[in-house]
Formats: sequence, C-alpha cells, structure tokens
Amino acid sequence: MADQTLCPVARAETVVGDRWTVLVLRELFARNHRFEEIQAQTGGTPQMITARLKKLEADGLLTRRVYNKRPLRHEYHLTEKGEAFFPVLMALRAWGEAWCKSPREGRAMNYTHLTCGKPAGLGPVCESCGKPVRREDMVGERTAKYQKERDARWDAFKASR
Amino acid sequence: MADQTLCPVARAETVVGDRWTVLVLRELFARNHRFEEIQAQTGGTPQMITARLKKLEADGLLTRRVYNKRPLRHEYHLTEKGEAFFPVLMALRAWGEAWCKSPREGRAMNYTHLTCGKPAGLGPVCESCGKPVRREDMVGERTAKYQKERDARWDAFKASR
DNA sequence: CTTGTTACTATGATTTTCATAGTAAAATAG
DNA sequence: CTATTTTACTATGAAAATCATAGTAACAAG
Repeated sequence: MADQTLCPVARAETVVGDRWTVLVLRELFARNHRFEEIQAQTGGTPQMITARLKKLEADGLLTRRVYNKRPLRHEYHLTEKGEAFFPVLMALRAWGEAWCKSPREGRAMNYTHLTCGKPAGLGPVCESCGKPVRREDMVGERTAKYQKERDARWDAFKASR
Repeated sequence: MADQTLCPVARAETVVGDRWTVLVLRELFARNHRFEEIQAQTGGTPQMITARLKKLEADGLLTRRVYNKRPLRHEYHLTEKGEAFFPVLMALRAWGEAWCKSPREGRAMNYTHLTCGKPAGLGPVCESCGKPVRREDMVGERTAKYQKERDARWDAFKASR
C-alpha cells in the first residue's frame, strides 16, 4: 500500500490510475459481477480484465465469491474499500457528462434520490433537496439510449464466438 | 471528443484515465505551472510530461501561456474544463486519505473553508458548516511533513544534473 | 458424444514506458 | 567573450504492457 509519498492522490492513482480498472469498477457498481459481463461491457481483452480483477482483489477493493463449484465459478463483489470509491466515480461521471459530451447526446443514467424522491442530478449533493447523496440512498436508471447501447454490446460480444 | 459510448465515465477516462495525467493535474491545481516543477514533483520522465501536457492541451484542459520570449517559455494553466475537474481530484484525495494510508501517516493537506473560516475536511461538503465546497472558497495548506517531502523531491531533482 | 457455456490462458506483433543521455537557446559568471 | 547554468525539452534503445486472435479446460445439456 505504501508508496513513497504522503500525497493521497498519488497513492490512490497507484491503485485506480488506469482506464480498465475504472471501467471494471463501473461495472461492479452497475451490479455486473461476472467476468463475461465485465468483459463485454468494458470491451477489454480477457487478460486485461483478469489482470485488473486480480490487482483490485490484491488491493482490497473486491472479493471473489464462489457462485458455482464444479466448474468453479466466481463473482466479483466490492468490499467496503471498493464501495467507498463511489464518490470518485460520481464526480468523474459528473465531469464526463458536463465536459466530454455534446449536449444533444443526452445522459447515460439518471439517479433518483430515495430520501426525497426526486432527481439527484450530477452533483455531490442532491439537486432537489440539497443533501449529500450516498449510494444506498439512490437508484440509478439507464436512459433508453444507453440501455440499448449496452444491449447491443452484449449481443455483439455473444455473436463473436 | 466522441468515443463510441454514451457513458460519461468511459468518456472521461479517455481523457484522464492515466496516472501521469492525474498527477500533472494535481500539480496544476497546486499552482505549479512550469515544466520543471511538474516533472520534479510527479517524478515523470520528460517525455511522459511532454506527452501529457500536449494531450491535456489537445483535450482542452489546459492552455500554454508564454511567460518569456527569447528563449520561448510557457506556463501551463487550467482552462474552465480543467478547473471543473477539481471535484474529482478532491474525491480521489478523500478516498486516498481514507483507504490508502495507515492512520499514523497523517494528512498531506488541510483545507480551510473561507466561507465559514473552519476546516473543510475531506468530504464534498464542508465538515464544519455542511455547505458544498468550491475550489475558490478554500485555501489548502500543506502539512509540514508533506511540504518537507516536496522540498526534498525538488532538491533531489535539482541535484541530479 | 457433440455442442454450448463460462472463464480464462497462450501467442506473437505492436505500442508504450522507462532510464539515460543529449540538444538548444539564451542568461549569468568569471 | 568564453564557460557554466538554466529551462525545456528530444533522441535512443531496452523492457514492459497492450492488442487481436486463437485456443483450452471443465463441466452441462441434449
């Protein structure tokens, strides 16, 4: 865990400073827990995904859970440390929505703040009620366009074998 | 700008999904605007830094500003898009402080929330007054230990030439 | 007993990164 | 006025990571 610096950003980046790693985490937060789904939705090669899952496990962000013996199959689940990464992903999402898109492309996800029952928006606090949002107080829903995109990716993945 | 996906996280990662890029941004937020300082504090090789600065400029997160003609010298400054990345960096910092350190190592930075005059803490909202923190409402101060670390890195960099 | 499913591993070409060294264009020092 | 220093890079070649593609292993279903 220890790097050679006190800087928390540098520390964090040795763990999550990699595109594939972040995309894998995105899938885990989206409750896709299996290798195949993660591979299909991130578009990574098997060894990219294998390597990131191993490293994330070694770094304590996820655990393997057996869901089938014979043949032995695992699901990947976030630990507390992994779950704690949520605010970073939300901040990244907000920045991506605001600065990496043309307006007409539209959102990928919409979150509802369960505490107040209204849209949570992009910020660290709910745009409707102003309270800080926690993951467990929100439900995310994919927009139709984004859901379609994901379905298409899954189909394409399945077709290529 | 357009990738092949609507996902803002994936979009963002094509821009900032890289250790060096994030460390360069950290230095720019720390108001280190020159090549040498950035190189020294990130520990990158010249071409790592050159490449990231070029890409960040191409992606619209920073601009070059001439501070000396003859010889031509530039400073690198964040654009609005670059400045908007601040919440991500803060979220990453919070996660790094909370999960990538042993408690006895201590903080690297402490921020004071100018609006209320008290410590801002790690969260997206001020731990003292509860309001969302913006960059312009905060002053960060390096802890003595972290400042010393940075001074040492600078000295070592300077000594190696 | 062949086909399908899931989760990988193997391979070789390409690309990126790293460490080290060197260049260029002045400013400053002797 | 020559020699050193400063700042910002570029060049080079070895080492490591990544990519596309293909293949394997272990079982389940028909």
